[in-house]
Amino acid sequence: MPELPEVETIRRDLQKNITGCRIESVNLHTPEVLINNDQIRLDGYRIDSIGRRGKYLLVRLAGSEDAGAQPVWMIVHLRMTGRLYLQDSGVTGAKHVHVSFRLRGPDGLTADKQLVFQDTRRFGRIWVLPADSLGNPLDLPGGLRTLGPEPLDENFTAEVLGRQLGKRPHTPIKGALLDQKVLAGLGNIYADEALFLSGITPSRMTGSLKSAEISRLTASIRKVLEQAVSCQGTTLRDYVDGWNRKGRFQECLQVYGRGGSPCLTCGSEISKQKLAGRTTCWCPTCQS
DNA sequence: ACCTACCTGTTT
DNA sequence: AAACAGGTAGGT
Repeated sequence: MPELPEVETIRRDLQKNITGCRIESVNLHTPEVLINNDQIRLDGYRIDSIGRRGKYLLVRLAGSEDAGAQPVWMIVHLRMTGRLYLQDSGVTGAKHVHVSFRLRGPDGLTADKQLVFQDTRRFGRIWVLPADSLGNPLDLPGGLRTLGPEPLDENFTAEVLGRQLGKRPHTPIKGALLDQKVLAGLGNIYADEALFLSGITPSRMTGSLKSAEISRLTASIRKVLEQAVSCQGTTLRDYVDGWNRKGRFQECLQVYGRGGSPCLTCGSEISKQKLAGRTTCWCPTCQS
């Protein structure tokens, strides 16, 4: 489900609304989704900040009043159908809720909100680890350790993308863009959309791209991700933001999910084919 | 650089 | 009944 724009939307909603809140209690319905090797108890921790790397949310928790409690990272990956949202603490009965956190406001008022982790397919995971582990690669979730550069970072340039793509010259560009070690945060939707914007056919071998094409691709990636963030992400079916609301970027998709329909630019029939193991859509006229 | 497994739900 | 879905880990 969520790719970079969806995770960033959730991050912003949560950062704004629960920074400074304390975790009053944790309700763990499905223990296997929560990887907590040190068995850290989260009750009493304060939510300090919420960051993001690629599709990972990084929630920093400050130690409770209890003497000796060290800061902790709670790292969330939503995979395909995961949701992380806030709602009134009285609400119950939703299916596939695996973890919920009752929160108490920073002013010490009554607990009235809960942070809910819901995931139909149960691929999503939450890792809990001591905060100093971010400097200790062995403790991190594997995918976070090897993550490529951030496409919305100001340091993300055509040179950076070119260097990263150079690691996978013998793969179709679609596959390279999906590889989180090459670039963090793109998934099937935004890889297809960025390739359309840049006029590059998804099956082009990465090593065959000219530097002008890599420059266009760099700009296209940034543009589509920024637009999608400004629309609060793409809701095809499951994705919701930090307040359980749908995004709007699905109304702006040019090629993803449009195989067999006319290109919105030139009218040609959008092609559809499996590439790098994923359904891929592109315009045979606008892209080469 | 591919393949399958992990899950549940929806569509064909 | 079978194919498919926004992702990734692990095996070959």
